[in-house]
Amino acid sequence: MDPVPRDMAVLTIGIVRQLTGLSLRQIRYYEELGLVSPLRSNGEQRLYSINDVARLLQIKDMMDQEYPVSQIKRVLAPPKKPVQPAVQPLPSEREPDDKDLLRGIRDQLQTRTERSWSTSIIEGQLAQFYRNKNKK
DNA sequence: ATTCTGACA
DNA sequence: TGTCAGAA
Repeated sequence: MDPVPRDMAVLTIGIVRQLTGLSLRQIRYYEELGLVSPLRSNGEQRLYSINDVARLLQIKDMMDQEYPVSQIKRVLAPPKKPVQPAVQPLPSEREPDDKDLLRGIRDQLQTRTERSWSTSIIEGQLAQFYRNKNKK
């Protein structure tokens, strides 16, 4: 299966929390600061893309180093809006395979971030995410 | 069960 | 920033 597009909003704040290690409070706060601009589903539910997660990880590093928000904004490219709602019936046949999705997102995040973090955590949480997503 | 906003013993 | 409330 093709990797999930980096700009496709498919992750809930809960998944992002576990992927980044940031608290829900921090993730929402950074949005208030204009550091990230997740898409909204149903008008209020935040949906993040892989790009957003990578961006959050960079913000996390800088925040931990007590960088002033003004400088973080200056360094990072202006927030890019995620695209396409999570639910999209692609023209073709099958349901994406969890293994592939996990591998794809993990790989994309790794190439996007130089920091070290356990991929096991990611796989576990993403597996949970897609399990509920495709749950019956 | 999850997420959202607003608020502060 | 954590955390709790009240609603969706």
